[in-house]
Amino acid sequence: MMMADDDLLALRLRALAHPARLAIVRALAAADRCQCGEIVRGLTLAQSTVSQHLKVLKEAGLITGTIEGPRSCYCLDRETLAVLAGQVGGLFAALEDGQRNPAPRADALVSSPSTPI
Amino acid sequence: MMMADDDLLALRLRALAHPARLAIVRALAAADRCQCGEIVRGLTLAQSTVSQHLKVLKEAGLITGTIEGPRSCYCLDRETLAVLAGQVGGLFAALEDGQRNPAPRADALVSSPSTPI
DNA sequence: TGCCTCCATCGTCCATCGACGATAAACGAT
DNA sequence: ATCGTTTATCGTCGATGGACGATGGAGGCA
Repeated sequence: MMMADDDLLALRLRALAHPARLAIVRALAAADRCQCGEIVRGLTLAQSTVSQHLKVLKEAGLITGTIEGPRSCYCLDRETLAVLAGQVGGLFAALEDGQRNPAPRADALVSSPSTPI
Repeated sequence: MMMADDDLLALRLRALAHPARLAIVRALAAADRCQCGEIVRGLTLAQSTVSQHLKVLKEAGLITGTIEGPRSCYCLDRETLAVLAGQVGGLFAALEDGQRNPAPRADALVSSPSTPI
């Protein structure tokens, strides 16, 4: 498959980047228990739509799903979410080797009066 | 505008959820200096495309842009990114009041033999 | 066996995204 | 005043996303 790091990161961020999927993740975080039907009843969305959102989250590795008899149970993959949070945090802390938090290059900002866009 | 919290969070996540925009953010994190032209030369994308990506990041509040004479300079909004990272982290730590990291509800998982989907 | 519930998948429709080239606007330099 | 450079915006096009209803399969129960 050859998926670049940033492609995977982008995939996971995109999976989170929808209000309905955020609601699903929050529900799973609060309950740690799953039950697809409960999620559907909590969301005012069609069952098929919720199922698709769950699929997106599952394919991104953010949740796991198990079949339990007649119903499906979903759980957060807290470890993947923790890694994701760390990656987002690493975006602005940056420069993992060498100095961290480099001082702003003042010389880049003094040449002419600058106005906010 | 009445933007719900999750809508704003989703907007910011969606802004990050693209390899090109991740590359832009990384470049800004590494250099702390901006120059639209440099970003364009680093990306193998058309200048208009990069400009659109910068616009998305700016509208999400993840970067700031200033006009400096004939050119534009972009910088990371590290504070917003930090808040974002915290929000992602809060998704799996959840339950901000009451106990944190609740024990898994074992009873939800023992009713029948479960198989991974 | 037959029904009912639960859920995943399919097909469709409309909206948005991502890419590009072309154009316009702002500015410095000649 | 004009030209070249730099960047933002517009218009377009194909691809993808998100919503839905309909369908189908798996499993529990009468």
